[in-house]
Amino acid sequence: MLSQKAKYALRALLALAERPTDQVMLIAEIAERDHIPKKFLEQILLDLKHHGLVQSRRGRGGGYTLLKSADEISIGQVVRIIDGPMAPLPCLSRVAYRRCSDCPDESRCALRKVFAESHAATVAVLDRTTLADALTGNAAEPVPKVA
Amino acid sequence: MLSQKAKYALRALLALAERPTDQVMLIAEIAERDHIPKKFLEQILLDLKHHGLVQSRRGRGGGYTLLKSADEISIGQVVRIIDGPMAPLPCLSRVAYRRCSDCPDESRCALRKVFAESHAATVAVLDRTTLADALTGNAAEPVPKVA
DNA sequence: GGTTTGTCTATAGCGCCTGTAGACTATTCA
DNA sequence: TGAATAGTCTACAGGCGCTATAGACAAACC
Repeated sequence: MLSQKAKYALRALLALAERPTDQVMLIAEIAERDHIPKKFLEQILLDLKHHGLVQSRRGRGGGYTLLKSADEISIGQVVRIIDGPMAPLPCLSRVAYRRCSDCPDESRCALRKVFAESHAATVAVLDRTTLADALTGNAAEPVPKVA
Repeated sequence: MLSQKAKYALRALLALAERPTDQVMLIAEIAERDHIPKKFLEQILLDLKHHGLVQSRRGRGGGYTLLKSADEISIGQVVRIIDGPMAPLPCLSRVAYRRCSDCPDESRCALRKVFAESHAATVAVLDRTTLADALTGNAAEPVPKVA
């Protein structure tokens, strides 16, 4: 299940993506528009900033804008930043790989094979769909089986 | 992320699926074989029994067996029993549908569309792959886009 | 009737998610 | 220069769910 935090992050980014790049949005403005607790949203945006997705300016006339364009930010990327790895099993994550403590032979693990398949299907969609796609309603199609 | 509990449940069911149907397995036996805390496994098997996937007998010579055959039990079914709905958003679950509290128009929600797509891809694999498939290493392929 | 084996309920420890608080810093403008 | 604006950063609290563990109980068998 997608966390509330990730949902907020995506909504906030979509809000920014709807604006011309040179036009800033206030935290308070996004919070009100999308019904997100303001202090919580602060943390989220800061996190997204630290990962290079948005930029900000302080003081009067300050606010947030996208740093990358809406078609360069994938949904999957955002989810991973906020919620961490999407893999259903730790042994299926590339960035946060961990062996399953009790799995004697990973290459023959029945569960691993099944979930690798389903995970690949999910990732195919989320990593190929961008904020821009989401706004126009064009979700990526699941990619056909690789091998 | 798949819960530890669901992992245990699947492993236990796979263990049972490897046995001839008339041959029972003790909780203790499964627990030891798959390194699952015994008391925890008791609860899990009981849960699976209440959902009609396994049956049990008490006393000497007792133990657990599958109630349905291994090709009639899908991975998705087990995950839902143990972990609840797999939908990434409450508004995408059929059995446990809930409106997103702050979503003004579900039919036009950009997030819903994207995650509906990815969720469909996941479900396609997990609901079509059975215990029997998992044992033989034949995971289902992601189903092509419906519409 | 004792042993084996599953059944059921309660509860504890712990970490994560969600959200709040408050002090601080940078920027602008008068 | 100083006040107002707006983001930055750290800490923490409440609550819930996950992962077990404990122990009393019930059924089946010998």
